[in-house]
Amino acid sequence: MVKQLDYHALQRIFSRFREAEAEPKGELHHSNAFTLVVAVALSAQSTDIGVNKATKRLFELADTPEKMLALGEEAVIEHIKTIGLYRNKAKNVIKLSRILVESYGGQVPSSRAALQSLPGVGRKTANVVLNMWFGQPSQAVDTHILRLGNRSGIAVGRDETAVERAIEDNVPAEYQLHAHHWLILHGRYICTARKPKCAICPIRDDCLYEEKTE
DNA sequence: ATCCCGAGGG
DNA sequence: CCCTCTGGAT
Repeated sequence: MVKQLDYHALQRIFSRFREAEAEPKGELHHSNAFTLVVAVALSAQSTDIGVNKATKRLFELADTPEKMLALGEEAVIEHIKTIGLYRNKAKNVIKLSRILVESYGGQVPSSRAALQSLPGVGRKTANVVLNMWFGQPSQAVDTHILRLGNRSGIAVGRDETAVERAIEDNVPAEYQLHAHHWLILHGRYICTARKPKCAICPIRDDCLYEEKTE
């Protein structure tokens, strides 16, 4: 089990992230709060590239909850059939759209509780929306961040919630807002699940991961 | 703990 | 072939 890195190490790591990319963005295509919620919900256990491919036409036809309802579940299924878990996701997109229309005036709510009450929206998705759309320094922990956090010592914890706390407790305040995207992009492209690219890793000096142990 | 579940990479 | 991908609901 890797130890949690201290404040000074995290200061060095995040200053390098910021140096390379001052305003890191997510890679899920969306045009408004509604399409962001749907895109993030669809991204569960799927790649951004695959989600973007599927939502391109879907969002041309329906970029509001009203239009999504009019489109209907069967049509949604046809558009997202190339994404894993598509049946559950299509059902959730329709149910979620209905709730937004009936209870929120067609708007996406800004509170965590309201977001998480939507079908298919759990803690991680709510955190992404709070961060990306409402500008809150919330930490959405996905598969990449869970892996990167525990390998490197940036944020150590047994599950997503523990890693989320570790980020909040240990990452310097000035980096909290963008931490999610810096971490996920680093996990996606450098600290990959299988053969992590340690040779070109910009934070190698502070990382606790030993390539030999995997 | 288990189910959902296709595409892409190695 | 097996593993992984911005998880959530039961």
